[in-house]
Amino acid sequence: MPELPEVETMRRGILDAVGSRVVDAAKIRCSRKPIEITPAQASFRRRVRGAMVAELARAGKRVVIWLDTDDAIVIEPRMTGLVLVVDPPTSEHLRWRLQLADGPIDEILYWDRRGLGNVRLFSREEYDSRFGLEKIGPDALEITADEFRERLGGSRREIKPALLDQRAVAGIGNLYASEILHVARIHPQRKCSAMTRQQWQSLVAATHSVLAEAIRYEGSTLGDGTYRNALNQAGGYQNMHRVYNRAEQLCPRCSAKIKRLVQTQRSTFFCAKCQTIARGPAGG
DNA sequence: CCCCAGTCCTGCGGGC
DNA sequence: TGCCCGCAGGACTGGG
Repeated sequence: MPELPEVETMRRGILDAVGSRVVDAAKIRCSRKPIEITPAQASFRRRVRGAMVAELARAGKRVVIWLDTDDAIVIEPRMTGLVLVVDPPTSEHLRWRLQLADGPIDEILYWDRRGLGNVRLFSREEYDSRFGLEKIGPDALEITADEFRERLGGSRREIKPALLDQRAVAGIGNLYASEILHVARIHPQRKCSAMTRQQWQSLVAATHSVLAEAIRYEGSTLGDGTYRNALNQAGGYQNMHRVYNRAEQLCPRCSAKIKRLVQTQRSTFFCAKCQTIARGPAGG
């Protein structure tokens, strides 16, 4: 479930600890079925050893460690991956570690219970071809209303599944899609092509405010407790959720009952009273 | 081209 | 009590 706010929290969590540091080694450490780590250990280690960490970035839901060799270590946590600078929740799901030569922390750890995530090393050229604007859309924190409309306005899809399309906009996942649409007062089944300019404006404003607020709270840690920040601490935004996982509870804005529906095999939560299909944003 | 169902994986909780 | 099944949803693949 790590989405933009959780991945951004991971990035910030290792930022101070890492700084400009020399990489000592990259090691696979896995007692279970190995996750995807490319290239293989020997080659990976040869390419990163002795390199300096130049920049810590984020590409949608991926943490990117740029080295001064122009290689990028890209960590993709998918469902249950964590980037840590302290002891992980369990030792058996520790998948990979990046050892650093000096400074306050020894290593950056990658832990992943389900093992759907991956750690890959790319040259700048490979990185650009995979994560350039052609492949993943503008970052959700930066996208404008015009960009939203240009990329999705011609689509016959419903807006909620469209928000999950990383080629249209990067960083939104299933949880924040429901939260964003509730704040924007847009029904999740509204067709993209039927959205008004005012609704694209509401959508971009809600996208920015929800994600920025979630980053301030260091992301959402759900009931399974899986998501943690780099210090293995829970986030706080789950206490601020308006609709996600709150079916049958009351809408915090209008007190109607929150509903759940399934779109493209994913749960969606919304308030049918203040998120309308046929009309523009209520009260707007 | 556009879009969706199926796939990977583990742990948890419901039903019997 | 134990087992089985469904569900959670990241990104990718195959195919209609």
